[in-house]
Amino acid sequence: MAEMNASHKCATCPTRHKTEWSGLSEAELAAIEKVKSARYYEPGEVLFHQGDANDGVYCIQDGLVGSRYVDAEGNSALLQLANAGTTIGYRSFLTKLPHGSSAEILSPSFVCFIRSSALSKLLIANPQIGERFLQHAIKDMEDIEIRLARSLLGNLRNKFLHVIMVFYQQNGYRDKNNNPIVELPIKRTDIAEMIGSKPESISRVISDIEKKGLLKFDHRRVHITNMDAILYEVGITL
Amino acid sequence: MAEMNASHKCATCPTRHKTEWSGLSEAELAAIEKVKSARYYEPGEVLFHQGDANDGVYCIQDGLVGSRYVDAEGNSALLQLANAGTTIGYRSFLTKLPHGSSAEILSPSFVCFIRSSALSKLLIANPQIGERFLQHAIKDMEDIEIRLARSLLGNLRNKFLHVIMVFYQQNGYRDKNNNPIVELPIKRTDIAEMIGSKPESISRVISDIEKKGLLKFDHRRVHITNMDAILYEVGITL
DNA sequence: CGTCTGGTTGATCTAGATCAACAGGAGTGG
DNA sequence: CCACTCCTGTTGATCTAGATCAACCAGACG
Repeated sequence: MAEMNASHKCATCPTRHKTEWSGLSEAELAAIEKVKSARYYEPGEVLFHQGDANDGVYCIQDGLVGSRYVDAEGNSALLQLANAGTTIGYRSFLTKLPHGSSAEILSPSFVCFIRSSALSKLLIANPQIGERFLQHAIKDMEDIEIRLARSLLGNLRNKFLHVIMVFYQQNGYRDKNNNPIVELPIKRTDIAEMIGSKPESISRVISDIEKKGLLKFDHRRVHITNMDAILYEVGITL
Repeated sequence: MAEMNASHKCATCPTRHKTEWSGLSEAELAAIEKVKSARYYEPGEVLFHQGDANDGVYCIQDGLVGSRYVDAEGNSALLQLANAGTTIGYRSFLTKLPHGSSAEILSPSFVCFIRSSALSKLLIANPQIGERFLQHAIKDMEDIEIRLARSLLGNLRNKFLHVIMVFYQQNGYRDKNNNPIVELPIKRTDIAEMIGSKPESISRVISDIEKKGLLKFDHRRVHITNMDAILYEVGITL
């Protein structure tokens, strides 16, 4: 999908309304347009590395980017996923500290980049952009707090089901018979890394869940066969 | 300590410089003074409950407050600790959503309260308060992201050592012989809840760590006997 | 075709949970 | 002052979810 997108002007960006840059004037957009660069990325490419100094923020027009943290022993975890309309790297832009995790392209993506120096000027001229960042930060935090709570309390199965449901909320749809379906945007290994587990364990949990009739897996396509049971198990709170 | 503090005016608040309210003018402080209320709390008291609507923000002048999340099965986790100078409850103030976790007093605390309606007015009049909240949110997020990464990757021992070191950074001191010491501000059960574990396991990990000569425990007083080994094990990254 | 990457399955091992008993204070009340 | 209870923490015995190691399989792709 990313590669077929012809226009990459902010003014016509299909996902701009979801970004921090929504609601800016024509002139302001033009200003951003002038300082931004943009290009297409392949899966596996890296926008910035853990420990790098911040050089600006990246706005994902289309695709999927994960922030990956690697510890001293080389174990890695996927801390966050960012999809179309999301700006990443704003955290270390604001703190002036090095990136705490790297940003890695997970599916083919088209990403715009705004250099720090330019962004600083924009922020001074447009205080409401700062407010957008605050809203964004709060949303991210909510997100990550849920993940923390679940990772502290839940078992593998529960955490896995939660991830599936999050994907369903974002990308889910219904087939002709009105049955709910999700296409998983990432491979199992990466799902494992989102919940602190290993691919083998994911496999086992999947076959268990299929046996219980909650989900039906066809490669990356997941049929949700017992929504109620899943929602009950995942819990509605937080 | 909390109970001996005589003055509870913002203007003379000993921890104001650490709060979002630092750098306000005399007049602005006076405005806050007029709308705030404040009182002393005993451990176990609750500032707000998970699921409650937001009614304002709480600024901790002295003491320790934990945000506790309880899931459907009744398992609880301590997601965050907030000490003197920290304002809590700002998240759901900004989102207008119910509190995602409850705020529970962990040590005797003196806490000020600013009602939402009043705070909204303050925010409009003083945009820089919003900016403080952004800074605060970013810091909180950094914090919670580290916890998430560790909870996804680390073993119990590593996570435990990490919380000890965090406490040391906040409250640690040196005795007459220049040996580093921390007083743990919370009981073991609560430490367990911070890292998704159980008190028994904490006990075992403690005796193991003592055996290895890294730390020496005397009730809540912890002597750090091998700082280098601990720092190495905890890792410096992120 | 081989080779690679992603995924599954089986056998085994282990960190940490669970269950249960007990120990040391700190209050409280006689 | 002792007896009692409550609360926090420790220790021991056992159990289990999930990690680890290893083999294998199916597509994709040059």
